[in-house]
Amino acid sequence: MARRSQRPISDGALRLAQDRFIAAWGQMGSTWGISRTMAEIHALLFITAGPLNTDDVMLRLSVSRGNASMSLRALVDWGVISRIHRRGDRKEYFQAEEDVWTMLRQIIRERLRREVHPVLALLFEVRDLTDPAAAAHDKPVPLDPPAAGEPLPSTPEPAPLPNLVAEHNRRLDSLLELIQMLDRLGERFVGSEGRGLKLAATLLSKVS
Amino acid sequence: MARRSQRPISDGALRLAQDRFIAAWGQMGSTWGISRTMAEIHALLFITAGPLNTDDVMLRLSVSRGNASMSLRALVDWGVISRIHRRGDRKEYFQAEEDVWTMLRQIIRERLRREVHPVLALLFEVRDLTDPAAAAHDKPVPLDPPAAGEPLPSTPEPAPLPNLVAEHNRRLDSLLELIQMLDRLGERFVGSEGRGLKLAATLLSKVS
DNA sequence: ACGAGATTTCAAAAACTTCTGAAAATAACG
DNA sequence: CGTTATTTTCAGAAGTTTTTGAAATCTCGT
Repeated sequence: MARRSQRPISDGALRLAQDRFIAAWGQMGSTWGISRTMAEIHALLFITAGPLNTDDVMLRLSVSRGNASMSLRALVDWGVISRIHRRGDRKEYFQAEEDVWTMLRQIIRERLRREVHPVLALLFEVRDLTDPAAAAHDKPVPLDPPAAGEPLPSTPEPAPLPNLVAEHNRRLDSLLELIQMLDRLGERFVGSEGRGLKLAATLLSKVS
Repeated sequence: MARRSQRPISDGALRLAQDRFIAAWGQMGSTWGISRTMAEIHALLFITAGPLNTDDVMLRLSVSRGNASMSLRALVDWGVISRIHRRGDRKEYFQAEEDVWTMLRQIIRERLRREVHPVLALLFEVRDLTDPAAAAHDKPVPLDPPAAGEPLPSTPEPAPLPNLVAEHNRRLDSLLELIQMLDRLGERFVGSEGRGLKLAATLLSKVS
């Protein structure tokens, strides 16, 4: 009846550790905008040594075939797991990238591509809407409006529009610059083959 | 009747630019795990010069009072906007942090605190479950378990489990180290008063 | 201490996301 | 080819998050 408590670290303990890890990773995933199941599958593949097939995943995590199939495909698209074919076996197997630096680089690469770049493009468009320089039609707007002593308004939009547009542009530009900076930083990290990231770590320790 | 097309960049254009900005920021927010409305309110406050009150926000973004109230409070909790009291006015006004570096620092600080640290704690717990050194109870486990010939199940685990636990620990440790590294990086960035981030930007340009 | 105005709370509704399961498509083998 | 194993797709179900609005609570000024 009783479980053998003799074995150093029992299979049960390993199983438990895996399950807890999977749960933790799944939770983290969901707070960062990734579906829980997808993160859990990734966790399972990462923490497990051998490659697993769709049925293994379904069984282990109790998810439907459809869900497993779509999540696995999405993970492949993100480049954090890969398909493996075994001869004499019609099933497909999956295996996680096991180098965590490569994994991180891949995640950053994809987030830049899918999320940051589109937003940057939008923000540039927005910038153009009020860009004085681009005001080819209408009339070119002087960057600096005349005298700058402003009577502080009462409620929200108080003054007779002293220079709302200039203020808008200033704020937008500062945000654009920040995001572009982060983008360049990311691209650099992502670009440099292999070493790139460890380099960042090194830098980190340097900046006392 | 017709709108004056003479003014350089019309109020309408400003309004449009604001709306587009708000939409873009709202979208970005939702892909990063922040509710759309919350991100939109932040965008509105950021892009608008003066402080706004709850009714301004409700009106401008067409959201309910309850939603506006909760989202504003959440933004205050995140430390990216602040409450403003005006004498002789019973309403509360809100204003966004306008320095984007400070804003970024604040966001990183909170994400570390709310999301990274809890996961790190969980991962450490998981690590302990299979830590040979920590096996005080039971029996100290030799890093390499004796002869471990186990009848292999059917599919996934092919080899005779030479050292599943050691492999598990290796993977878990590499992930833990990565996350801790990022955590330290974040803390450092967040900690250094003001300059911290620009410094990072400088570093960035240095790393050719 | 009252009352008017402002804010917060929270249960229920709406909107959105994820998951399922069976049917359709695909690929492998003989 | 036809048969069979496997994967993909997708409409609807289930689950989760977000939003609403009205009631409760709070805050001041008098």
